[in-house]
Amino acid sequence: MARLKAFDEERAIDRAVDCFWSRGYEATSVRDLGEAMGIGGASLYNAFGDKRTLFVKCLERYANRSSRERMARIEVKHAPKDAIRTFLAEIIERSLKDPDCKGCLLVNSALDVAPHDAAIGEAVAGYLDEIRDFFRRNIDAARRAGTVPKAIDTETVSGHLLGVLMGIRALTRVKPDRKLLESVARPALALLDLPKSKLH
Amino acid sequence: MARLKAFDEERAIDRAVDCFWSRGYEATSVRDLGEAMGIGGASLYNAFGDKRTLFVKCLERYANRSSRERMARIEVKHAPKDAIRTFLAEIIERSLKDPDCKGCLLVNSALDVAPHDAAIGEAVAGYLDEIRDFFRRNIDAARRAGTVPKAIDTETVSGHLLGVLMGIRALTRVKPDRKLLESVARPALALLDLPKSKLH
DNA sequence: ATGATTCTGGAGCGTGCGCTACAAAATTAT
DNA sequence: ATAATTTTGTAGCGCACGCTCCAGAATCAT
Repeated sequence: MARLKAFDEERAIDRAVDCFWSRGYEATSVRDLGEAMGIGGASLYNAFGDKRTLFVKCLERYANRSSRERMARIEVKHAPKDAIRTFLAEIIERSLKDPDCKGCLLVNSALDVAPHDAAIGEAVAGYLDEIRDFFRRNIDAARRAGTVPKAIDTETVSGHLLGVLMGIRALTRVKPDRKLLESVARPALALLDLPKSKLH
Repeated sequence: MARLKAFDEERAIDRAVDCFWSRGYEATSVRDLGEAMGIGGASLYNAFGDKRTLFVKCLERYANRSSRERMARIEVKHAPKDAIRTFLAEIIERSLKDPDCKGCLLVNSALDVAPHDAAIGEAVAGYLDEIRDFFRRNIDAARRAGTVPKAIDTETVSGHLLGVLMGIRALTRVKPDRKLLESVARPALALLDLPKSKLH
């Protein structure tokens, strides 16, 4: 019927994710995107709509390939309590490994673009809720398994862990120091080991 | 000798702070700044240099008027341990009170501009270090006063508190919910109450 | 081969950007 | 008053932005 696309849409989106991830939404130009994706402006608009629409697709792609993938992969391999440990440990490793200190696209977007765009804000909030649900699930499962103190309050600790995660991701961008990032995470994880606590 | 300035430099800087705070560095135009500051472009460049230079001055102004002011004010009114509690509580109140959910200019800058500008990155890192030092000072003083467990490791807990603070500020921008923000802070503060801990 | 349809590169639209040039206005020393 | 100096508003520089138009290239059904 018609001419075929000369590029792989998924690969192109991945390149776009890299752009938005390292430069932020505003600072990334459509020309930057085209160059990184290896396509011209016309093809970009034809295939993905305008810049904002492409960004929304990039957020979803990032959530699938990075956030959800990590949670699913860890959740099948580790017992609940260990899943939480492993999750935070992996975040720290990835944060330190990245020479560009890009942090997390969702967290970056939460600060940059979400407050100025209601729809994107709700999308980002939704992705963060998924992460908190990951914490909730594993805390509850660990409680049932008896590997964390029964006294732990799932809502409080899952919220705390989400905040700690955001803090680690944020600090990574200005102070990518292992000791610092681990000191942020350690007390949060130790919370799961306390045999008795009066806190919750 | 010469004509006098027709505006108050400090007030003008405060308006510029508001601009960068609510819109971010990139999204704030020099024309936006001029309008908010009530001066023309020529006066702006004459008095404050270029946009980046003005931003650096805004960071310093914000640190003095917001971050350092808060720490000093709290530190003289509260005992060490209570100072930490009050600090986090005030951050949460201010975060929720702001209808624009601007969060903290330093944290916002840490994610937006710091990674792309080494000098600004170091400045922001320095301001964050001051906050961690506030935590350090008060933890140590509380330890000497015996109001927190001696077993507490100052480096670990001060880093944790800084991370929690950043997490609260970041979450504020997408999910300004009191229960959530308080759940982030509560376990961190409870850490100071544990009579005995095996964590540190 | 032809026609229908879609993709592609390049040129370029209008707009807003950071920043500057310049002359008029305002101030003080003389 | 005059001269010297600084601030101010305006106008506009060159440039990059997001986005669109369009002619031609590529593909498939017939």
